[in-house]
Amino acid sequence: MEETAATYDPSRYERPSVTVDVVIFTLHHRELHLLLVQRRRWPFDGYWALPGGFIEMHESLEESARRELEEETGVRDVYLEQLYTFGDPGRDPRTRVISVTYFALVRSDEQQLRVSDETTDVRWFPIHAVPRELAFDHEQVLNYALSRLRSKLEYTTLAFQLLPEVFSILELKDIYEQILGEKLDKGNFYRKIREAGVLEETNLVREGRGRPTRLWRFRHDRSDKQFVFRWREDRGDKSDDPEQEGA
Amino acid sequence: MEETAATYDPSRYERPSVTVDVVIFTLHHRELHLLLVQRRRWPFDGYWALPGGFIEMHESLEESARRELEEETGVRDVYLEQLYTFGDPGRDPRTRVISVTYFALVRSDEQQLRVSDETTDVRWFPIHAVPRELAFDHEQVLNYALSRLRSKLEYTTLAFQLLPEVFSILELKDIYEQILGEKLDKGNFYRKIREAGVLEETNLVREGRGRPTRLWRFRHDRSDKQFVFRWREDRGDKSDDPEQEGA
DNA sequence: TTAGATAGTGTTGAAAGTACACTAAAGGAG
DNA sequence: CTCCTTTAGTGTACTTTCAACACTATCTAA
Repeated sequence: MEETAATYDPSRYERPSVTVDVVIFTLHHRELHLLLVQRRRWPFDGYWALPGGFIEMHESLEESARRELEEETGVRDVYLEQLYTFGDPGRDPRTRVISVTYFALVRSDEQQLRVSDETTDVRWFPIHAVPRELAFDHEQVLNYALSRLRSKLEYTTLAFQLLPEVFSILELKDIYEQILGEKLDKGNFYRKIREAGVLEETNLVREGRGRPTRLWRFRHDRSDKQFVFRWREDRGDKSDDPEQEGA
Repeated sequence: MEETAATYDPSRYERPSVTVDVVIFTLHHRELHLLLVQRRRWPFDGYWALPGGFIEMHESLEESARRELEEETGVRDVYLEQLYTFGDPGRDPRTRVISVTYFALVRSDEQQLRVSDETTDVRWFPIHAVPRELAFDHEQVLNYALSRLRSKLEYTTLAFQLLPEVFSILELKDIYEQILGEKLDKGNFYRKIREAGVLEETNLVREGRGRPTRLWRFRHDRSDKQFVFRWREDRGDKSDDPEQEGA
């Protein structure tokens, strides 16, 4: 018999659950930090985990990610992009769970954190001091997010998501250095960034110990197509498949 | 009350369905082709669609993609990587459906096609002659897959997935030209590809009208980390977000 | 006034990319 | 056999980009 709207019965199919999980980074005291929540319930009670949870039927995946992030941590107004979908059977002992993971950046760690009733703690961890064992396969998710962050830094304007409205070029260089983990040449950085035409000069300066620095603004006008400026060539992004990343 | 394995009840949550859909390309007569199935049932009956279907509880997402592809089209032994996950409410009129999409390449269009009981036809379409309207949001998925294909061609060894075991360097160049849609310089292509060290010479030649051509093999030994050779710089991949691609 | 600190520019040699002319090796027509 | 056509493959010179690093600029503090 032919199927129609009237005869279609979705409950025929056995269904997995769908969650979103968010890997969110910020920069604090010139160091990359990651936001984790400590789980209150089985499974993995007591373990630190990426914020996330089950999607609701009426919202898009991205909306789910924003809602879960805010519910579980209090953090909002973040830059968000989809990362990868993990769905191996057995990655969650409760039931079959498909996790759509998101990658997020936020400008500061100064938003008020809060715990939900699912968790006992929420905390920013310096990236070199995240707990050894995370819940579920979240270490794998984190590693993939890090490799994506480093890779995209080099050919997109992602780094601007970590800066305040106005900033100096050397602050921007500092972000690149922190995330890539290597020193960059000041002169070459200046030239590259200015030739890219992604910055707009303000008439502001910031005074300090030495020569005052000019402040710049990111040109959002040209970023409707999130345009690319590739400020150098070598991409670390050998593998596109997070299943192959180190665990 | 604290949740445990005994008290955990997954049926509390209202659940979406999860499908996989596969965008699969091949090269036929020097032109890129896409495999589509014609739907038999509501919704979108009569429309052409990407092969795919509901996942089963015991299999990984990639296994689902391979199974659905073979069940719906008969095609197997393909190169596969995850593309993006689409999950807007309303993208499927039946119920909330999360679609994990995969991107696939296959060496030839000579595998025997077959139709399943869900479909009335299966066919390879030249990429410039795919039907105007596809089922669901499959045009968006296709556009994203195309942009990903073009982009990854330039910094990975993806193109080798479209070639037979042995091939000539000019055949490889032809693939690049077909997919990127522009002419490439013969001499520069030779140099780039040979310096990359991704090819292994065979002692085979192929005779033809002019000077016989040497045949090469892809060096799989170096590709455990799917290594990169970036054969030129400019990436077309402005947007990483398929929601922004032209529909 | 000058030392120290931070900001920002210029220069030069090396490397890579591009265009295009050239040589090589086959078949086929006369 | 000769030479024209066809396809394969190499060489080279010009241009652009990259990378290292020396240099100049402008402030504070002593």
